[in-house]
Amino acid sequence: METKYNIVKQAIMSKILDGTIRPNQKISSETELMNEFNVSRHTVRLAIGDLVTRGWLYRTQGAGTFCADRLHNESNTNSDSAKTIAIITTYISDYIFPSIIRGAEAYLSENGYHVTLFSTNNNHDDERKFLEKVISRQFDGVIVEPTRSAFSNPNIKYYLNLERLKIPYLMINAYYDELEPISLTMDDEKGGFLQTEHLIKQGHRNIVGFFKTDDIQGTKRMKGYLKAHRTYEVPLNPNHIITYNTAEKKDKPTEELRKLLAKNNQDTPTAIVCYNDELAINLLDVIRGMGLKVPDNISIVGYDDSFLSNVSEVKLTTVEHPKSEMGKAAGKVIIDLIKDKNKAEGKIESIVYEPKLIVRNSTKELKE
Amino acid sequence: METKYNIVKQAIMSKILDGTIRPNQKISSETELMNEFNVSRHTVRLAIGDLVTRGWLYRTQGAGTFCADRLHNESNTNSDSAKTIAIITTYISDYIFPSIIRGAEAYLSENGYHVTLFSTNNNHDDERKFLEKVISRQFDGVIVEPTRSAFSNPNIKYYLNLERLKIPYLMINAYYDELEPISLTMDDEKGGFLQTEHLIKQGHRNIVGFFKTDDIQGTKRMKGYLKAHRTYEVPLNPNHIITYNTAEKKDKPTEELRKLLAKNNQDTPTAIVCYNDELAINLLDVIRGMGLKVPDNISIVGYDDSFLSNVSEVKLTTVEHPKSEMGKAAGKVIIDLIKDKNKAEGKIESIVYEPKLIVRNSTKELKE
DNA sequence: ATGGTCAACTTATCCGTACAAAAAATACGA
DNA sequence: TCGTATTTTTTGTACGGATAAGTTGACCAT
Repeated sequence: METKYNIVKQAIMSKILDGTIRPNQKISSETELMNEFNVSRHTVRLAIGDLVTRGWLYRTQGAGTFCADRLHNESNTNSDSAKTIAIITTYISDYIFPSIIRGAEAYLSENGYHVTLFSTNNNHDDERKFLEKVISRQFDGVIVEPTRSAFSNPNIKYYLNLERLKIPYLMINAYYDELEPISLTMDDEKGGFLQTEHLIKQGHRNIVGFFKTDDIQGTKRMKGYLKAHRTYEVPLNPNHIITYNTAEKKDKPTEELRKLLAKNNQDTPTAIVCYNDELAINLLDVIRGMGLKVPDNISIVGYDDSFLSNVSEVKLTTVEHPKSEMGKAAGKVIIDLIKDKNKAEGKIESIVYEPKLIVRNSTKELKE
Repeated sequence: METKYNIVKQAIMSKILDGTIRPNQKISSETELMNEFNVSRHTVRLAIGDLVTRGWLYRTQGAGTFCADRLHNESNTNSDSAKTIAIITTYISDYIFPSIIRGAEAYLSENGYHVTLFSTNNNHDDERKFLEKVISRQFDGVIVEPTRSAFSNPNIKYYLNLERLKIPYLMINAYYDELEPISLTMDDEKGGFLQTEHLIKQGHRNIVGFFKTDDIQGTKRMKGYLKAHRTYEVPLNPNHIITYNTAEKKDKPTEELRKLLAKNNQDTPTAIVCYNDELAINLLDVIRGMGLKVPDNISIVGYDDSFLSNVSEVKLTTVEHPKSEMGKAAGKVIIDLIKDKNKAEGKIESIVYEPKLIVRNSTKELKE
């Protein structure tokens, strides 16, 4: 329902929830809002009136309209209601996320917490929507898997407001650089390094790398890929770095690989470093379709050690990802943060998981 | 304060309080009130709007304004508090469940509901624990994927209690026979029939069936498998029905298949009907390991049309499962149930999805 | 009977205007 | 500098008009 008064209402709500308007601070006058949103005063009053009855604002004739202070006093002491943790993730159903969620759910459930799920579909607007819910519904803690972490995040204010309101949160898989939050991540750069190093040590010199670059993981893995080339003094062909984003992930990498394998010149790669197993499986299909064999004609390395790595006739060489252990750890850390909320904060620190290469049979020594 | 809208408000309140207007009875329309009190429509709406937010009246566009039934509803006045749906599932992370959850989460989220997840790990004790939480925490609705649905359920009482407390619930994928709840399921018997029929029509006569029999789906699919044999008058080898339960799923089916393929007598099957794609992929590995080819040496049919069916070099012939559409439908039905809670229950009925065979290249005409 | 169409009615949203009442900001005089 | 009066700003009440959108029931054709 995109009614005008709803737009105004949402805009005001956002400012309350992201902390732009603090409790007891005056909001814009009705006239100012009229001009700002180009609506009539009646519409502004509808919006404000609704927020007043819901308890977000209060009005004083002659003085103005003010932000209510519902976050501090009120009924926060409902010790009866279960503690609830929000998990905000990009894609609930995709790939390794279910495993991470499972690990977190299992641990939190055992410890008397509930888990409420939100899926952003890699969309900053949805992320904002959910952060607003988390703040206004008083969740006890939030586990966030960042949305498009390689880009600057328009919702930073909301995270800062979480801190102001002492709602603990942590990030998994990646984190927004501006925030330096408590986070559970892999050393993705080293992961990318291990993938590439393995191939170099097997004699490969033409290694194409595919990286999804709208999240931090992809850019770090790419960094590791570059570093491996430098370390072993393997010259790098600029055409052998393929980057793509989430929207392109279905078609671009497969098309690019088709081109690379088709042109059949010196550039033709003998090995592929993949952003993750999912991509590796997709590329595997392309390779099959062109009548080539893995690992005989070409080697391929995945990432994450997901179920996908064992599912095909070719068992993928890949990099281990903690998955459900990471979920479990996230549950543990968030509970620690909640318990320590009022006490001395300290000790609780980010965890960086060391990547480990798992060698299977999608890679093979290159014979001249 | 003798403002005009206050006069109108008081007049309406009086009628409510002295019983002139009974619950759910329509009050005068805005136009009538305008004339009656000689005020503008705006003033009438102010008065009514106030009474609506206080919970004395409710409005329905097109129909009119009605007296609320405060005695029955009560706590519902808290319009700001989030509605929350609990999803109780066996395994959050496994296989097609993430897709179902995703569909439900997306729909419910769009409609302003939260989704809280519980995973029973196919354990009745955990199911009970979560049902207790759901009842005591006053969730607004529950979506249940039954745990060990083929067996009698020790938690029936809890479900009956849900009904008594008017907490809507529905079941997906399967249901406990004793309850006859609203449910969203596939016609699994027909699904099993389609799998088997397809192979029979391709000339196969030695078809081994693998069925997980601790849930209803497995037993129904097996029923369909048997029915297909009877319908097409194909004699059935009793050794060609392999049943297993969740605990055995890792090892028993693969071992049994190894035995069947090893003994190399007349019994050797030429085709396999699988409980689901996950099993099919596991069996595929066994077949590969024994140096056989799919579909040249042996045909195999999966079930669910999951991502697994497209992931290997052999693209599985399988049976379509609605997955995320089922999740979405579950969200829709549970919301309908919540909204209809106080009104006339009817209309809302279980959905049975028709299975459809998807033919890929894991099955092949049998040549003599 | 059954189902579909349409008109009448009702609430929902939105605009404009005007004046009243309260508070805050400013001007002014002692 | 301080207290008071005045002006300005801001919310509160109230009127008018217009179009949109949902509900209902009567009517009509099948």
